[in-house]
Amino acid sequence: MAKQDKQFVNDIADINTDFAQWYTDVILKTDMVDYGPVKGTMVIKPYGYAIWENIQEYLNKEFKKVGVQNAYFPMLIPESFLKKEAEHVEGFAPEVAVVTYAGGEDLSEKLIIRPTSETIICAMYSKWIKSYRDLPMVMNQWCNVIRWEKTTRPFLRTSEFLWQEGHTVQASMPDADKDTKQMLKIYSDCLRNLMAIPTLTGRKTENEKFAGAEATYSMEAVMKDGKCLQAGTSHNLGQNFAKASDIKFLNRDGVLEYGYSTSWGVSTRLIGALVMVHGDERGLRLPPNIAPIQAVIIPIASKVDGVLDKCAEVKEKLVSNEIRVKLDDSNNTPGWKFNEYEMKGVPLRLEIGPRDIENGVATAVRRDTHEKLQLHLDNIVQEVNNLLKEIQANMLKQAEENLKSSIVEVDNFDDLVNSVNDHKVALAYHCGNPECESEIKQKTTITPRVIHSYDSEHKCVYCGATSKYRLYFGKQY
RNA sequence: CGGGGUGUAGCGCAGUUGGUAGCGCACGUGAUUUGGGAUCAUGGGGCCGGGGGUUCGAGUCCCUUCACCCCGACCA
Repeated sequence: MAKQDKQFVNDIADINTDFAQWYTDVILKTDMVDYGPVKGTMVIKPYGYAIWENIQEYLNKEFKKVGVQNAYFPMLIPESFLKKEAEHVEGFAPEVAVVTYAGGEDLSEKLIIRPTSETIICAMYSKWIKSYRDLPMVMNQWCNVIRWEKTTRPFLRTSEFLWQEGHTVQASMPDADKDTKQMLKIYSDCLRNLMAIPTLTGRKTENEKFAGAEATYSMEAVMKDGKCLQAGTSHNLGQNFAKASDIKFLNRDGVLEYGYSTSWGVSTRLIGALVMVHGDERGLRLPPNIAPIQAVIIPIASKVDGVLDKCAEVKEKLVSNEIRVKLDDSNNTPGWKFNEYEMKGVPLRLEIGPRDIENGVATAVRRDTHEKLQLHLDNIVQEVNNLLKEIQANMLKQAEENLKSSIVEVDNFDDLVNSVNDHKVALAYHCGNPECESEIKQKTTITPRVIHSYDSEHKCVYCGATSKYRLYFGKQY
């Protein structure tokens, strides 16, 4: 195809026919990420990292509102710590990386590189907690963890990833349960308000819960190809880890009691969700609240007197009003820039050329609707702000409609299989029997996502026994 | 870990019966351009993934190894 014929970017795969390749193309070509030299590792480049920073900023603010304090625990954990909680070891042993040699010598005790930090944090908590007055203990850390996954994809599943892990200890099970649910709510609000991603939230089944937890709650986001992504989890660990790590406190009655702990986390996987929930055939689409660049200014005929000055002036106005804006005064043609920033998902484009200046306007184009409109230069800050708000709201609305239309209620197994194979999420009754659940998974690769509601009035969609709950089923990332 | 695929310039690729490496894009410099991926001129860039073999000679043939991608089983 001759170059002139190319109206839009054509070097990313078609989103409808090859979603997986589309994802890889988009994240690489928008400069969010690159592959690291070690298997399964990624370099998060500035454009991707800025998204992570915006997530951190939002969550830190929300965490602090509910009394969460940030701290940092070591990356190396004595091997014996991991072994304290039986289910926990079993769950993580296959994927830990272990340091056996350091300082020129074999180590007397192997050190595992944290796949998660319950064991070391609980060990420290047990040292710090003596009395009910020390509770609740509420800390969070932003850190990296390593899990030696067999198949890796940037952001979605990497050997090393960034996350936050919060760990609390409470004096009672109800308080621990409250923590668990509160954090899940903060997460799902974060996705909704910041990232314009609606989620399905609820409890995980016994089979799917975290290794060593009493109960795991999850938020699931549904991607454009209909697959589900576990976007964040919150675990009620009960007294399991307290017993394993000897976290005991004297209660008001002077009786020694084990604490009740929780843990909760979201990771850089969220960036993958952002890409796969909002992206389209031209590349990324970023909701304004999380976009590293909210508006890009593109000068037209920049050599013409006054054009660049006007662009700089507009940029200055927007920047001083907390709008994240970039002025691209590079030598590339305007057409090249239009495509580039559409691919990068910048929500709003402002074109400023001699004609605009003459009319006292900037030509604006929305990334979400491709709608073209004129903004008055003398009121540019407010008009841009209004547009960004509209775009944010519209993208959430679109994502909600996608989610809604991807959920199908089914009452028999054939419909369950067919609808999930048709890229839907199926809502069905299930008996709650772990073996029944495993059988479904084995036969069909369909997995339970989260529990929608409890119900004993119906029959299990697979085995026909009395139902325990209503469950979302889907394909998972 | 099973099945499939790919490794040649930063990226995308070509490379004939085996004869000593090329194209496009990108990049540097200069100029003209600029409202949907500009044009001309000129320049730089290579351990042909690694190791071993066959051969006078290997990007090409053989063996081996590593990495990555896609599809499944395990996970944030």
